[in-house]
Amino acid sequence: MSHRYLVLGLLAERPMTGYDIKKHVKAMLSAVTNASYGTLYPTLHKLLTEGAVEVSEVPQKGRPSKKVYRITGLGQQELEAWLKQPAASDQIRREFLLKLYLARDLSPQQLMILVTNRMDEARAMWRALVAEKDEINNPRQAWVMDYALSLCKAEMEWLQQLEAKIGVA
Amino acid sequence: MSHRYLVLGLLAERPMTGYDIKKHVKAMLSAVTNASYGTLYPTLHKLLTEGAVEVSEVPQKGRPSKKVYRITGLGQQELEAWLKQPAASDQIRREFLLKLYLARDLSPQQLMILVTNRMDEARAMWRALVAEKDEINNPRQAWVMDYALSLCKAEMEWLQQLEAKIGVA
DNA sequence: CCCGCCATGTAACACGTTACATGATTTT
DNA sequence: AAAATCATGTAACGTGTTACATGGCGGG
Repeated sequence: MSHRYLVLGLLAERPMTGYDIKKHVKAMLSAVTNASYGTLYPTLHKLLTEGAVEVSEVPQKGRPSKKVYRITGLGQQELEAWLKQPAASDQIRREFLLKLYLARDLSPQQLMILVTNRMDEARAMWRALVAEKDEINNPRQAWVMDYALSLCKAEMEWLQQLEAKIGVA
Repeated sequence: MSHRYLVLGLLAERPMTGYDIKKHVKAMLSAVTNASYGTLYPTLHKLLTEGAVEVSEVPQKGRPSKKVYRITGLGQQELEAWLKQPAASDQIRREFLLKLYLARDLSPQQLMILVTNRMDEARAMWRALVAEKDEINNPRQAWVMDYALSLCKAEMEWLQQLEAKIGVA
């Protein structure tokens, strides 16, 4: 239930609507999660019934009123408790890696295509991250960006070595 | 449905039982996936009804007979088609990153604890990977290991920089 | 005029984990 | 005697994605 804490954590910064949260996630945390409306809205409803957030309807001109959620004391407590706990370790769940491992019967040419594709993607990711990093104001966000950039760089170096090895083999 | 291809790909190497597959995954691909019996057996059943694998029961002394699965021509075709397709890009879905981003209200001391914990974990992972790498015979497995090691190293370097920044702040 | 943004929500489906159920054999 | 390994499977549960449903407003 990690989207629960995503929502709680973002609402701790400022009150938001479900729509706001979605936008925020896409803009700032696209490297970490993709949270869709199908998750976000039900999560907000659940947090509401549990008293971790509260809602106020804000009427709008010509539009149905929007629901602005804010975190409660209870929610803050829960968030803080979660933050202090060590994070669960997770895997490198990359489809590309699996393919590489299973690619026993692929020709070196085919393999090379895969690797090159991946390299292109990594480069694109790099550019996107660099662009995003220009628009950053808070330090924690910069940390996350740096993390993503580090991993991206490591992957590109590894891919380059792989290309050399496949070329030789 | 990426476990489908995991199973197909492993069976392309040699016929195996569900139990064998589980062991193999744990030994060789623990960095990439964790595939449990609850996924593996149903996946095998499904592949069987679809004709991508076939099964032969091997009687055993004192034990119920085991079911050895082997890939069919159809299964091989499907596997090859999948391998040739570019891999879907995936995210850095790390709980630790999320915590870091959301840790606005945590004291530097608390933050430091989190970072140190993570560093310990990364070091443990590094050691485990190095140990595993000694027992490797096939090159593709070595690639996967090198990938995991690269990422692990990048993460440790980033963590070290983070520690410095938190210390200063 | 059409497209994209604002804004909320639900339902069907897919996927995966955990725990349970069973039971003999080999190793410590 | 206890624990781990071999070996198969199912059911409940949790979580998440995709697609659908709805509709006004603003800019090109």
